[in-house]
Amino acid sequence: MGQSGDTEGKGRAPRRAHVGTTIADVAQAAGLSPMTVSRVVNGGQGVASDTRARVMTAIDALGYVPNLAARSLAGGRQDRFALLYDNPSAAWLSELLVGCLAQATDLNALLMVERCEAEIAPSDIVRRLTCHRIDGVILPPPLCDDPALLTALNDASMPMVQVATGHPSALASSVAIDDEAAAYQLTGHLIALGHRRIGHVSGNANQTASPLRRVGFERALAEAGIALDPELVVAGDFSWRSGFTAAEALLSRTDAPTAIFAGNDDMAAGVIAAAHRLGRDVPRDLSVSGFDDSAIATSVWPELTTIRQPLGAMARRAIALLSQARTGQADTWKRRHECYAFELVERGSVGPRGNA
Amino acid sequence: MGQSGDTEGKGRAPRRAHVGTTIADVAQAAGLSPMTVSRVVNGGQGVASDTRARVMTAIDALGYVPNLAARSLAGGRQDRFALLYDNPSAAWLSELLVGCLAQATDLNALLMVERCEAEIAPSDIVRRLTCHRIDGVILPPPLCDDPALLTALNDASMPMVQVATGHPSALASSVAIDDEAAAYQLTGHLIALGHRRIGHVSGNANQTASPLRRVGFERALAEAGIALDPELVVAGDFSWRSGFTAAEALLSRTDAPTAIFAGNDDMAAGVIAAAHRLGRDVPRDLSVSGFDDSAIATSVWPELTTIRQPLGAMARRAIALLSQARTGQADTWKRRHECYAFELVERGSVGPRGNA
DNA sequence: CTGAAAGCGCTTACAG
DNA sequence: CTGAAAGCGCTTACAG
Repeated sequence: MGQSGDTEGKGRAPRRAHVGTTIADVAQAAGLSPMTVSRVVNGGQGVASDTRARVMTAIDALGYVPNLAARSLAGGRQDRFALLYDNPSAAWLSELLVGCLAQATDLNALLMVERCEAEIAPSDIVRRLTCHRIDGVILPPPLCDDPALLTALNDASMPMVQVATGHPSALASSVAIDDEAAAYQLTGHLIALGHRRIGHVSGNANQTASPLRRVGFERALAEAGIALDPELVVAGDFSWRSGFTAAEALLSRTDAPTAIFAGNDDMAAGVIAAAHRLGRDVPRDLSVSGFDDSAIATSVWPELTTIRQPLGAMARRAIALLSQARTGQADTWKRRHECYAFELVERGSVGPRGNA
Repeated sequence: MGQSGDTEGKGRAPRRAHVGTTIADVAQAAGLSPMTVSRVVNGGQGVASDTRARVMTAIDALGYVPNLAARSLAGGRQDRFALLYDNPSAAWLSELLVGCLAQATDLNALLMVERCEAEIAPSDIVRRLTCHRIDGVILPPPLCDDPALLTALNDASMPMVQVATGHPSALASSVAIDDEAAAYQLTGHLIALGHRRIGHVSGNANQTASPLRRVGFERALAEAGIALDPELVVAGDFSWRSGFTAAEALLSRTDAPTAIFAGNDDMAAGVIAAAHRLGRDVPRDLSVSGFDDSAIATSVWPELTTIRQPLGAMARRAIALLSQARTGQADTWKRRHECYAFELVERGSVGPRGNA
């Protein structure tokens, strides 16, 4: 054997052509060890500032970007989260999706999105998640309000975050707004504009936010000394159609309401459509308010006065909470329940009561 | 040094507790090498059938699931794709997103979703993608129809797939339907129902599908011997509002159309809303058709007669094409242009012409 | 504050 | 048809 390592023995082809800059390249360029580069890249605690500067210069010069697969493998973790959904409003879902995806990308986590119809047994859902090695689950309505599902998931030690639930569970973390307070404020707004006969189209009973919004509505009425007419509260299911149907019934009454608070924007759009069909002007003859500030709120005419909830931020936070849960002990992850600020957004669909 | 390897020298703590079953566990359980297990897991070509069976048994018994990070690292690739979007209909976007995400998950690829407003310079977009080591891009309208963006991306050797474009580019692959033919068939359907004065609300001019749909509309008219009244063609922009406004104008004419073909479902919903507001019954006084069969088509009342395009399948295919592009040589990936079948979906918004 | 060594769990490139 | 070896690009657990 000579001294030259290049020619020693029966060499085999190198694994593959080198593509992309690695941490070793940066280390060499900076005259440091890969370990030090790794430290700088991962926060840089306990690194001399001039060392850090040298590393940063090399990173910029070489255009280094860490290989996430290697990082996951070496770090011993790659989170895989699942977003389960069942037939929410498309606009609502896309906002949720984009937010979750953005955070998942930042955290180098995989996000799997699965439709979960109500007919599927919780045990089957758990099985599927386990199969895919899912480390945590995002649960939007109505799934977040399904006790059987929550229990099954908890029994499988699956961290979960309820998004926009009206009833935070002890088994999960949650991000939500105060639906009751928001509905209260919105209804108060209608009352302040002179409305006394106010209708409400409630949401689907399978979501806990629905009764909360109705309760906020009723509390505002009660505090203003307005007797609740139960005939003016109609059960909807969050669909455009149910808002349309409910409004047709409400507006056909001799003592029709001068304002209608719909439990979400889709139903509010349906209410406006029904009003127009019956020849009523919005907001002159009828004020209509929605809830959520989803895309449809600014699509229809007149645009909807509604409650804005920061869904994108809530979605990002939900993924972050899941990631934190993974960091702690299984079985003992810390549940957190976070409440976000909502905002009353005034647009054209609500106006002062006419002289009736 | 004794024979027992367990006690030799100054041991250091094992890297970390072993979590999850690895390929080595399966190999041991099956009495085979990891290599063989790997072969079975990855398609199983050239493995004796009883060997394969032994491996499968061990996999099932142990509940083995491959570590994707390790696979990516060893395999030398982890694809990172980006879905760029700019303000499409929320329903349309969520269907696209779910499809892309499902395929990305199956392929162990990362999907990054980024909003790209029209004001952003193509060079900045390219820079951002490069920064994130993106290997391919999904381009829905209107981005897929922006020549400057396509050129900039191509100059950066970025594989791209246009989704639902009306003008497949030589620089990209594409998945689409034949918009002209679909519009032609839809218009023919209206004509067959007795309509002669048919209006059209065209889509945003920044999307190539818009003029194609109008051309299909015009061809159907011409072939039926109906003279085109240019006054009956109004420019919209795919928004609900533009459909609403256009229909208000169209229906206020003394020679108002008996049917309106809107360039997408959002605009069709706006057209129906305007019709109702003006006291017209749909479809008795006015037939309305949409295009896309997005969620809004079955939300509004009456439900929309429209053209269904298989967006979920197209989205999955788009990701698959990107993945294939990565397999080939950079700079020479094979562009493919695939056309999907559409379907005319008949619902309640279209009916025979009344006796006018 | 910095670094040499081991190892994460897989696949590629061989050899037999 | 099957397997031993090397290596993917990082991070952890140490040592100094």
